Amino acid sequence: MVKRARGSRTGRPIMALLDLLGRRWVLRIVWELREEPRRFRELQDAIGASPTIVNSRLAELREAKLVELDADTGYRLTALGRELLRLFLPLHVWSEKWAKALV
Amino acid sequence: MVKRARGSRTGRPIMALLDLLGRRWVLRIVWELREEPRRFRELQDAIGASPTIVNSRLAELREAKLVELDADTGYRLTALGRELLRLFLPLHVWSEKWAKALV
DNA sequence: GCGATCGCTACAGAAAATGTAGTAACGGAG
DNA sequence: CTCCGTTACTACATTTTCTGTAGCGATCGC
Repeated sequence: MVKRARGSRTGRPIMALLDLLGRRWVLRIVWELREEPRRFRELQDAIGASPTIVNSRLAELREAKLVELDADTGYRLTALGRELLRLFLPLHVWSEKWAKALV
Repeated sequence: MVKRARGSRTGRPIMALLDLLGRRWVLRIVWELREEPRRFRELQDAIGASPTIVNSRLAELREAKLVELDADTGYRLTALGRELLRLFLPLHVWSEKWAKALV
C-alpha cells in the first residue's frame, strides 16, 4: 500500500513519491547514501540536521523501502533506492549548467 | 550566483539544487506545470496549499529561473525548467513500480 | 460606476524543525 | 563484575515554517 501522503490524498504513486521526496532532507539523505553506507551520526553530521528529524526521515525512507539499516555497516540504499538514485544522477551534471545560468 | 541554500552552506550546485527541490511543494509545483501554464489560483487549488506558501515557492522558482510568469497565460516552466522536468519524467513510470513493491 | 478576475499579502493559530541533552543496548578491556 | 566507548534513537523547550481565512490593489468588460 502506498502511504497516503501529507499533501496529496489522491493515492497516485507519483504524488506520493513527490510528497516523500519533497520533505526536507529526504533528497539530501538519499544523495549522501549514494556511494557507501553511513552511520546515523555520520549522516547527521554530513547534512547538519537535528537527530530528531534525521531519525524520522530515515524511518519514512525505510518504510518506503528505499533505505535499510545494516547493523554492521550502517544505513544504505536498498535495491529500490539505488534504482531511484540512478534516475537522479543526471541532476549532478545538470546542476552545474543550472548554476552557470543563474549568474 | 547560486543562492545559498537553507540546509547546506557548501555553495555546491548539486546541494543548492537538492535543497531547493526538497522544499515542500516545489517538486509538486514543477510537476503541475509540466503540460501547460497555470494561473496562480489554479495552481493553488490543484496542489491544495496555502496562497502564502505557493507564492513564496513560486518566488524561489522564479529566482532559480525554472519558472516564469506570463501575463497572458499564467505561470509556466522556463527552458531551464523544462530541462529539469525532462530529467524527472522517468519518475512517473518508476513510481508505479515502486508502489507495487510497497505492498 | 460595478462586478469579476488577476496576483498577491496579513495575520493568528497549528504543525514541523532545531538544538541540546540524555537514554538504553551492546562490546571489549581490565 | 565494572568501566568505557560506540551504537541508534528519544525528550522537550524554543524557533521556524505552514495553514486557513480574509482581504488588498490593479485591470478589464460593461
